[in-house]
Amino acid sequence: MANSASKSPQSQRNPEGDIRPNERSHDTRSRILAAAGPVFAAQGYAGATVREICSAAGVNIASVGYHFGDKLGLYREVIHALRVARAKRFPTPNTDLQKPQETLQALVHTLLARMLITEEAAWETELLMREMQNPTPVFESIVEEFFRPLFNQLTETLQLLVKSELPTHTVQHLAFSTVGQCLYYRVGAQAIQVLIPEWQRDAHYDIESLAQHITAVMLSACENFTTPRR
Amino acid sequence: MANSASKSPQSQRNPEGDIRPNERSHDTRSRILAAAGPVFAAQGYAGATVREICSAAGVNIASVGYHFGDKLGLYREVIHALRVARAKRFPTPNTDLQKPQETLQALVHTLLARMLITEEAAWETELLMREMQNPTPVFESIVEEFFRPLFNQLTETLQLLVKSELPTHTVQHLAFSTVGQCLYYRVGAQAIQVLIPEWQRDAHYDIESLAQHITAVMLSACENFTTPRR
DNA sequence: GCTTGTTTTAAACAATCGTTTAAATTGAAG
DNA sequence: CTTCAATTTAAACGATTGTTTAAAACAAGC
Repeated sequence: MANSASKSPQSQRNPEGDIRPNERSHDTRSRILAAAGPVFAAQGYAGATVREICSAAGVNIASVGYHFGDKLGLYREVIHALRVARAKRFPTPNTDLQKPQETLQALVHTLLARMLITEEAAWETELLMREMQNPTPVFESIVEEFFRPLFNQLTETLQLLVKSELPTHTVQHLAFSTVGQCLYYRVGAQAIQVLIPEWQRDAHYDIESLAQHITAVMLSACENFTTPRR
Repeated sequence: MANSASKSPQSQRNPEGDIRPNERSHDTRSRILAAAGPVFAAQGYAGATVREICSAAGVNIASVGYHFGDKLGLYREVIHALRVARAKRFPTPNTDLQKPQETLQALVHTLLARMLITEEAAWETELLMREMQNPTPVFESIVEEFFRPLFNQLTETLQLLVKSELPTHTVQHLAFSTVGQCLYYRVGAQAIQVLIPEWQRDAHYDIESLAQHITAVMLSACENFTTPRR
């Protein structure tokens, strides 16, 4: 990977950080940005080619070098744009006023919704999953921005549910149990497709049913974890 | 991808399926096979290069074409060898005589051991994880051979634990809850590494502790699932 | 030692990759 | 219109990919 910090076009952002209406440049630049996301998600960073991206965007191959320095620079901007869009679409729900049981249910539902999204933005989740298995230099910031807040909300909620004082690591394990169950319905989707016949998946593998199930599992665990076992 | 069914060396296997002691050929062939696994696991199928594989094996670059037809042919043989070795190392444990609680604990322990293995065979798990996200044509047979037996054992064990008659899909969801929790400690390992400080991981993230925790979660869930909720 | 068939080797092949270059195009200012 | 900087373009670059080729090395039978 090269430096990705080479020369950029002269009028890219104004001091306020906003995009200048430099129409011609802005157009091809945003077209590349829009086309790159799905390609990176489908092929992975290494597998995606700038030719395919530029072809999908309908721009010249050299444009990515001119506007983003190099391939890695483009990838960074894609991740940046993804974070902005994602923060807008999935706002961290304010759950301080609810009962912890309802908060847990809401968090599980949000997690599953992010995992099983099939809309036009499915490539975002796909890209995040690829980052988990093949981390690029941007992975750590992704964890801090996306995973840490939800993880903290989860641990705080679970802390309320187990009533008694449990060691920190036990509550964290409970949080990972919750996340793991949600994540599996995407990570293991290909396996589930083989293991479970289609008519059964159609009936019982929607977000609502899965959220109900996972929440029930974790609430049961929290009740029993109030008195330290063994 | 090419045909991968081109001409092979003349004396590869005898009718019994065993390897003929054609020493020279057998040596370079098996050396390639041994070197290819870790490389495919580390770089992925597309990312791995035959030059790196042959370099690690200490053989000529053309050998892979001579012995396996092409890169895909080599990959198929790697998966085949993996399945044989894996079936030998992790025999499906006979658990009919134990109490279901102990069976569940054993299954969770086996799952975690397969996930968190750090020995010389860690590349096998890595390769299977890659197949889950980027399935190649061999994926379905992998599910049938590796996942289905364990999944069946899990559902049967959980069926005994929930005592009352629950619909099939509920027991299957419980099985996926179990698998998901185990799987997360590998899929999310990179995220956990960022979220949890090292000294805490060293103390509480060993196989034994995690197996204990996940088993406790699932046993709690099974107890509460005996009486249909709501 | 010669022959024959198998295996290994060095070298080259065509294709594709990310990136660069230098010229052409554009749009606004003087 | 001319000037000039910003942007786009076609073409090429060097590097790396999987695969092929033709000759060399090898082992066994006679």
